[in-house]
Amino acid sequence: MTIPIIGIIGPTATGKTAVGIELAKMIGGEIISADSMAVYKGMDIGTAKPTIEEQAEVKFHLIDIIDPDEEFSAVIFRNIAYNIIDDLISKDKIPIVVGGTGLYIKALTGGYNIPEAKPNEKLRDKLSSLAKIHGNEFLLNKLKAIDPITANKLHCNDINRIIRAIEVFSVTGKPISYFHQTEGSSEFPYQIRLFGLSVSRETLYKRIEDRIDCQIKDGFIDEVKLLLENGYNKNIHSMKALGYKHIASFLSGECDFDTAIDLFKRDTRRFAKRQLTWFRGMSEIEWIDAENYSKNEMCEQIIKSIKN
RNA sequence: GCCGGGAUAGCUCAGUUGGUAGAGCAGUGGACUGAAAAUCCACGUGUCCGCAGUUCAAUUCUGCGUCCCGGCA
Repeated sequence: MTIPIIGIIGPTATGKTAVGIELAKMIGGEIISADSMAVYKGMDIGTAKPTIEEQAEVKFHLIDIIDPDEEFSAVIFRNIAYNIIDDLISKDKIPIVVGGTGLYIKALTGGYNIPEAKPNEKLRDKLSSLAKIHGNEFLLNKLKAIDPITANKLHCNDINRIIRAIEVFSVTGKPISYFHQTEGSSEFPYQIRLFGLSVSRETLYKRIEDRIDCQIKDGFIDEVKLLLENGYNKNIHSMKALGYKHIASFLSGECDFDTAIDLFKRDTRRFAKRQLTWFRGMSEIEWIDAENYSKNEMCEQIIKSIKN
């Protein structure tokens, strides 16, 4: 019997990493992190990365691969992940994808046909200043002229997507909707089974708050301080991550400590809610009760399920 | 104990010259195709403290009660 690739997903603070490690040890796997923030070096406590000890137990891929000011994207993630999966399978190891970044999971498995149009900063700056001068509707109308299908789906304030759609057209000469329509042409070549860790909303929010309190105790503030000292200011994308931006505004005196922590917790709750929205739309996910079962029991459930 | 002020959404409060009510925050739902822990959209929630009176009609006016916050003792 061939064991499929396993995915462990779910909102933040549900224990995905712990289950992933346990499962990897039980079935002889290695972990591929699908987490847009764990890729950055030096961002450890705030991203709840596996500890050094945990990384010694099981091999983790796609964490600590770039500096906080380097470019990264869903496509880069997918390309690297593909290579690692191929490599693991050739070595008879089971790839276990663990992470909460819905777009990355979907980019990997969902047959997205993402256009090969690299970001063009100059064009982006030009378009966004155009929007500032003439208004967002102006930009949306510009898109309507070249790609009415996409323009009709987007709200005029959804400026990032409007700009991206115009960018794709200007680079490839084809509307972005053309690529969306041909979705599925790059089908994921392996079988993957996705397991979602599920916890009641109340418990989820409690766990988020507890985890943040622990992160502060574990020295998260010093971690942010060090990043700032190393020149990674809060304008770069990675520093807009949850916690990092909040602690950075506390350190710069923009708000007091309690406010920073309250906003950190609130924004993390909102993030977890958005993750839930994303995963609800993925009907292939098999949900596991992560509130009443131990990580061992969950692993047994996963193993039992993939054998059927 | 006395004198004021209050009691309205989960929280902070506004309001109704009497016709059962609305902001902010919290919360909820959705979107997402090379920034995604980012970004964008949409939406509620009510014994208006209790009881009685006046009135066609009381959350609104009157009386009593309860609780809270000031001040004086």
